[in-house]
Amino acid sequence: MEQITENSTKSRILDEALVMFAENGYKGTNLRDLAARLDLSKSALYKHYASKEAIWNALLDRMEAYYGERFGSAEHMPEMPKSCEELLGLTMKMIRFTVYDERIILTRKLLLTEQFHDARVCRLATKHFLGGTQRMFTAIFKEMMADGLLKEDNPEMLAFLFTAPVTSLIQLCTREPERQAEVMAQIEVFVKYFIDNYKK
Amino acid sequence: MEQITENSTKSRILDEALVMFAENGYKGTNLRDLAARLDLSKSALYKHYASKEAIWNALLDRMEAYYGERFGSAEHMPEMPKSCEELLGLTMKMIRFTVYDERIILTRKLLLTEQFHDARVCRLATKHFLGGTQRMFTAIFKEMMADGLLKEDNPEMLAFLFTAPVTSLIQLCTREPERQAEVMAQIEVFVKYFIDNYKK
DNA sequence: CAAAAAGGTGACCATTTGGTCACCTTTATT
DNA sequence: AATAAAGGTGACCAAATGGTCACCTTTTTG
Repeated sequence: MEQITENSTKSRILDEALVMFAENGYKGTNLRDLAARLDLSKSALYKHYASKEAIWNALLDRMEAYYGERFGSAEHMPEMPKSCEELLGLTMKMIRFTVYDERIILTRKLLLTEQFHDARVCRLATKHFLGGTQRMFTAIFKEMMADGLLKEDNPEMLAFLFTAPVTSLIQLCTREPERQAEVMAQIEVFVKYFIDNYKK
Repeated sequence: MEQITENSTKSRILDEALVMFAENGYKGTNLRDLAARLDLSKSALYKHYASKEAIWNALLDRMEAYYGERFGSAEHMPEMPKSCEELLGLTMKMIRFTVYDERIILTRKLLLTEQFHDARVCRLATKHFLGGTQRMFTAIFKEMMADGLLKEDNPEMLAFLFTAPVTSLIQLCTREPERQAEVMAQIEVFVKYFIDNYKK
């Protein structure tokens, strides 16, 4: 049966489609350019996907699967930090990854620009910008409170208080990448301030 | 000289353009539909604006002017709250306005969907989602600290801690309007929690 | 009032764009 | 080796779209 292996034409199409959809939006992307970038003729695309929409849907399928395995299951939790210093390190590492990884940057752009035009993107956007990370940090904070590392408080609220500002600044980074360094510094200041404020 | 008065055709075009650009993006908006919605022929549009881009730019001009008079000058500051209860009331009133006003909803959508395609939108987005409100609340918090209503702290950091989560939830409201009621409740919980935490 | 400016219309044009088709080449499959 | 399936190509099509033009009507203005 058909399998979308790494580096198959099918997946190369999705890779490039992600770039173009993220940069120019769904309507702003045309199949001629997409084909050209892959050194293919336009009609060759149709041997792999039935339509532009089919490419779009396949791309969302892949993104959804990625989020499923990353945020959906309990297995994919990071190791629990054993101190506030470790929490700081872990957090900054995750943020750096999210901010610098080209694929995730493109995903974020796509989610932002198409969130009002597609119901699945809408759902994914909420997961990406709010639900996913918040759930993760709720678990972390809950355990750290139980271990006496953080002050007792509502872990869910705390996770939101922590997650939302970081998300805002990451979005700023995505919007104005030339300010990346400056904003990353801001993020670190915030994270330190936050942990300092809630550590026992 | 030409003046864009309220309800002139020129401004009606911009009104409808805002709706369509916000809903379908720049590329997703076509002049035939725009004209039809205004009960005009397409060629009539060209008597008022030289091109699609000219309409777009005029719309951004108007948005920019709006932000200029609303967040740019010191005059447009709300009256300073004289108690934490007043702060709560004032804040919730502002948030409700922002969340429910159709024009602002459309503006927010436009900023989100076009932030990566246009430098001016990029600038405006940062002002809207971060800079503008943060500056305002920095001023408010600073004064309230001086008046002994809030704990001493870095007012700018506090404004950010306050502003960013609210902005996140407002974006959620914009993305999933069917959850508006639920999210507004969340916002109120957050605002109360925040004020409670920092009041003296 | 006459002239001109402003506002409006429908027909038309060129370009872009998603999609199809007949045909070719390479790679399995029996 | 014969056949079929998969992958690829260029020419072509129809629809959509930004923009132009000649022409008409209403409103301003000297």
